[in-house]
Amino acid sequence: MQSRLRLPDRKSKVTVKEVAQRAGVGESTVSRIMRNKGPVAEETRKRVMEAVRATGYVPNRIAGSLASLDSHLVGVVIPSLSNIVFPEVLQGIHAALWGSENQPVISVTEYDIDREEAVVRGLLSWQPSAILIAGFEHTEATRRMLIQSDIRVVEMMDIDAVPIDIAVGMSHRRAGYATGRYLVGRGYRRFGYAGHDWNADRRARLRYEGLVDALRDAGLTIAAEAIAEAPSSVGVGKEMTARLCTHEPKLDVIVYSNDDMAVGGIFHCMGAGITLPDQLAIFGFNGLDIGRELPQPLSTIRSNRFLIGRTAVEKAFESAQRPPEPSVIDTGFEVFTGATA
Amino acid sequence: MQSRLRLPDRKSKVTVKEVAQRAGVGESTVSRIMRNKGPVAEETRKRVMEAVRATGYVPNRIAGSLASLDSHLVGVVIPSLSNIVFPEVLQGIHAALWGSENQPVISVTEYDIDREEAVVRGLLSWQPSAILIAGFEHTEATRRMLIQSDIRVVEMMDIDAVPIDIAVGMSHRRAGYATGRYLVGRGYRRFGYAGHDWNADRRARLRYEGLVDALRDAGLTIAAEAIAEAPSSVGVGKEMTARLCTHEPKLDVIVYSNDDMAVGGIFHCMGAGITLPDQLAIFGFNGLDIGRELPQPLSTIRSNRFLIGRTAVEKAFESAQRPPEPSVIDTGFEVFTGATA
DNA sequence: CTGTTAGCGCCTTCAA
DNA sequence: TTGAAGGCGCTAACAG
Repeated sequence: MQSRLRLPDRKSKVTVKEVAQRAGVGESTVSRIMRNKGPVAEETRKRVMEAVRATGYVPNRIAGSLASLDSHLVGVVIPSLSNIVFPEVLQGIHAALWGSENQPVISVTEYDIDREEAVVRGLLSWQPSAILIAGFEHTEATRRMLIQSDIRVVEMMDIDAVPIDIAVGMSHRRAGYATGRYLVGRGYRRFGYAGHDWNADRRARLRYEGLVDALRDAGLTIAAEAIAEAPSSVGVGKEMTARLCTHEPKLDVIVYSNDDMAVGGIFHCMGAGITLPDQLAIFGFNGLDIGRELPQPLSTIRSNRFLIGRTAVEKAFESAQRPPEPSVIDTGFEVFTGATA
Repeated sequence: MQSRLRLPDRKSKVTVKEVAQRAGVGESTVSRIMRNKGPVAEETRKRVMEAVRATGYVPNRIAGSLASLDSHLVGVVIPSLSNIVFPEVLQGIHAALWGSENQPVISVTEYDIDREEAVVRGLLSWQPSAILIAGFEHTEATRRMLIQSDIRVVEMMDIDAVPIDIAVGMSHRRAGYATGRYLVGRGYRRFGYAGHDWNADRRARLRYEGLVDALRDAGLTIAAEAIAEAPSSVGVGKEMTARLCTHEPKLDVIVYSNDDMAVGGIFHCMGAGITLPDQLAIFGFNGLDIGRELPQPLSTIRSNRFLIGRTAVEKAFESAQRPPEPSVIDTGFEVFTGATA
């Protein structure tokens, strides 16, 4: 009776050894078969697969990853799951990863870069093959870890900065500028801006700056703004709109930090009997489904979240080695002319 | 020169051994310190932490998990990320897991039980401490794997069946029944139903059945129904509503398979100049934010997705051992009286 | 309080 | 086409 008492209370796990014995082959043969790798006689394969089924063997990937020094894991870091755009990015990631050996491991930061640091440290300890992370705003420690890890790192959503390794996204500054140009072109002159918490959302601020630039180039300014300290939501959009509607002289257009906010604006107008776009025009950002289905479709800018996720994966796996220079992929955007502006 | 060429192309990884040598201590001391476990002299800790910082050491959890036979991983299986209710469940899971040693690993099935089987197999190979999975509809193989795994398994969302181990959710059948009772009580008599693909969404069907029961108990039936083959969305809700609006005699209320669909119904009515709830009443399911912010708040049933996620985690970690009998936790629901029914 | 010693379950190498 | 052997990096047990 040796130190055999170390087994966990779990039902004694089935291991390769057991399968190998049952099938009367060596362990490495079982291993090869489970991974469809290396030459195996059809005869042997059958015998082994039978043993696998009989025992209910499930390979232990923890042991496998350790032995092969390859986890086939992809770390994904996003700020939130409640903002629908991030689940959409995840869908792109899932789609691109589906069928490959790799599996995403998702972590959420709640827009907190200290939390992000903890989360990245946690992910790196799983030895992922790549990290896909939203945005450019990280703590110094996070940046260091990411750089030192020497795995591929994709910073998603945004391309208005120099990435650690790869950036995949769109220029929010240019989107803001395009918004301004479009609206000026449509004849709007008295601009309002309804926004949400910028500290957490650098990209919203970039769009705002782009907008201001476009207006300046047209000899205009933003006449009134209402910026909430809360994260964006339909409710907050309603509130900010109500506030801006008291402004004199009356605004003729309000630009929103995103579609959720803009939908709130539309709901406010519906309730207050303000007709769109004659009495007031409304412009959002993102191109969410909900905006398209409104009685009057929301005018907005379409970003391509799914494509960002998919492209991030593709670029991350293009090569295991980081090139000497960082690269930037622009997934673009387009102005969508709805009925509200 | 031996077989030292086996190092991966990665920058030579820092391991415990290296840290231990630099700090002039044994490996297990470093290990203890990294895990804040066991007694350690403050003096030693400092010296080791310095070496950790100097080397940029990140412990390898793959190796750690293998050695300790504990992955601290929780597998989460959900059908989709585009339906906002699942991200909400995830938030509850994240919240409950935050601060614990455990980390969720999320997989998405796209409402496909064969895909679910593959996904569950993949998750189990990571030796998770528990599996949290949405719904009761699994392949036989999935059920077998889950049962044999001998870890805690929580089936979420639904409680209208006998779970493998634990169920956390609400009775969709009773919610459907409550909907019927409520609407009959409000005086509605000519019922329409607008639904989405049932094959993928068993819970929607349960609600429908509950509704039919309630109507039968009141001597009523559903006069007209429009059921799409597509997944639920605002757009599909609009379409189905348009279809039902041609029905003669006119319906006085439409029950929707969920809030997304119902919001589509509201948008249709807005566009068609149908006043709510006089000409037509509308009732949803879920209690999403968007419904509350509409000019006229949507009448609906509030389910508690966040609570489901949180409770699932709590129950899963109550004990590592499965009790002989499965257990069921009801997170409840409530009728929300908005302005549309 | 700390170091030594065996593995954890699998994969890779290498020889057969 | 197959098997044996030696780690992968860390932790648990135990002795000091």
